[in-house]
Amino acid sequence: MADTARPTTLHFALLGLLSRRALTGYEILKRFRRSIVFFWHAERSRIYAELGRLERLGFLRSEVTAQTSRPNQRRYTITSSGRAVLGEWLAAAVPASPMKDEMLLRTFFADLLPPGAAVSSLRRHAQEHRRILAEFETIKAALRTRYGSPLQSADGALFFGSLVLEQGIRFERMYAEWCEWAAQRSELRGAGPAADTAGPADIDFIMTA
Amino acid sequence: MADTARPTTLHFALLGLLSRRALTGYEILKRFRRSIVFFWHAERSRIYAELGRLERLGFLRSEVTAQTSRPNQRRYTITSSGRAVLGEWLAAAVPASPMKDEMLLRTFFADLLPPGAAVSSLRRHAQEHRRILAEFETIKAALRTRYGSPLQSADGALFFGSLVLEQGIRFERMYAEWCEWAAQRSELRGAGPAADTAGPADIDFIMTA
DNA sequence: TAGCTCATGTAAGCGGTTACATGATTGC
DNA sequence: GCAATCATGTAACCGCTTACATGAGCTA
Repeated sequence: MADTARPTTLHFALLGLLSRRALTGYEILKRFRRSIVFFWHAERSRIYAELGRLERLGFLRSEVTAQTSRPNQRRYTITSSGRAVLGEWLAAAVPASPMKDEMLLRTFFADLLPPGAAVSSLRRHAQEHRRILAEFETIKAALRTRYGSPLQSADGALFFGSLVLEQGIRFERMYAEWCEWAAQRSELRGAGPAADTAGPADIDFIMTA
Repeated sequence: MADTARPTTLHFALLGLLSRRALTGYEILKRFRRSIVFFWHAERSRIYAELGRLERLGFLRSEVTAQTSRPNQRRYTITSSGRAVLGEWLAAAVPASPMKDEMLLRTFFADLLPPGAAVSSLRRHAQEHRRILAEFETIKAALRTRYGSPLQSADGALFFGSLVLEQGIRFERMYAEWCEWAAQRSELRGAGPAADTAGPADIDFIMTA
């Protein structure tokens, strides 16, 4: 029998949005893509599927509005047991999420590339992170214009949303700066005396104490 | 027919390790856990499974050494077509990896908790990131002691490994500082005039321009 | 006329986690 | 005696991506 399992993290993202107001799948999708997707990625098909599952689990109820010229609308409402599991999850301790960063993996093995290639790859990546950083800064400014100082706001969604946005800004800034720094170091290294062609020393690089 | 598919990112992690020297599954596992796992997480069972697949794809060869008191050892060697795909992957452009950070999701919905709970959750998390930061700093010091200044090293694995380690250090420092900052802000907010009990304003928080 | 918005779903296939399975040797 | 190390695999299940399926109304 499916749907007796514990809820997943995506479930809490959906329950969280629905704890603020009843929404259709499509509305959830739009809100998700404008905020949550930046720190918890999920695809459309998964969101629709999990909304269905949450209803079967009793954490959501839905009602359908018939429409003629487009598919019927299904609007979801959180149930009291939905609020309960959401509250439990929020109160629990979080372990740090496991990392998956392909750029770092490439950099780790960049010695297999010609020296210049690592430099330009790092510079390209720096630019991408500066682009995202600029986007986030624009949003921050827009929020300030629209709502005043978010950190003084009585609205919890605005306050905590701004905290998370600030993390995004710090992350992108850190990442872009690291890329630039790493590119410079790689450049200096390439420009130095011709690389020791003594072959790889096979140092077993470790990152644990 | 399986195993005609394009290689995955984990494949390149394994091919990368094997490009330096032939290794058994168990040796790969150990090296993986001491370095790569910090930026590309994978489980043991997956590593064994993908080694088998890489051999069926023709990117690895293996030979078995019979042993009596323990399971036979299988040692993998990278093939020339393995080196070829690894090189192609290294040279290609990387999109930024999609984010999955549960702590940020919780913080985003922290308005559903009593005010003090968000603060202590952020403080706990700050501590965990400071702990990891300290670990990384220890490794950095150990590498310096053992091999001298890694950024002047002729060994590519040591040089680029150190670049990646530095990213880890900057990431953990940034994260810990953000947690502290966010905790302080939340504390100040909680200590202010009694929260507006006007109910949620339902601001549709956005992070796109 | 081309593309965006509205609006929901399903299916196939693979990636990833967790648990099952086995068992001798070495060091505290 | 107990735990860690060595050493490999398999199986069940579920999450996640990608593609399939449909189609009207609006606006540049």
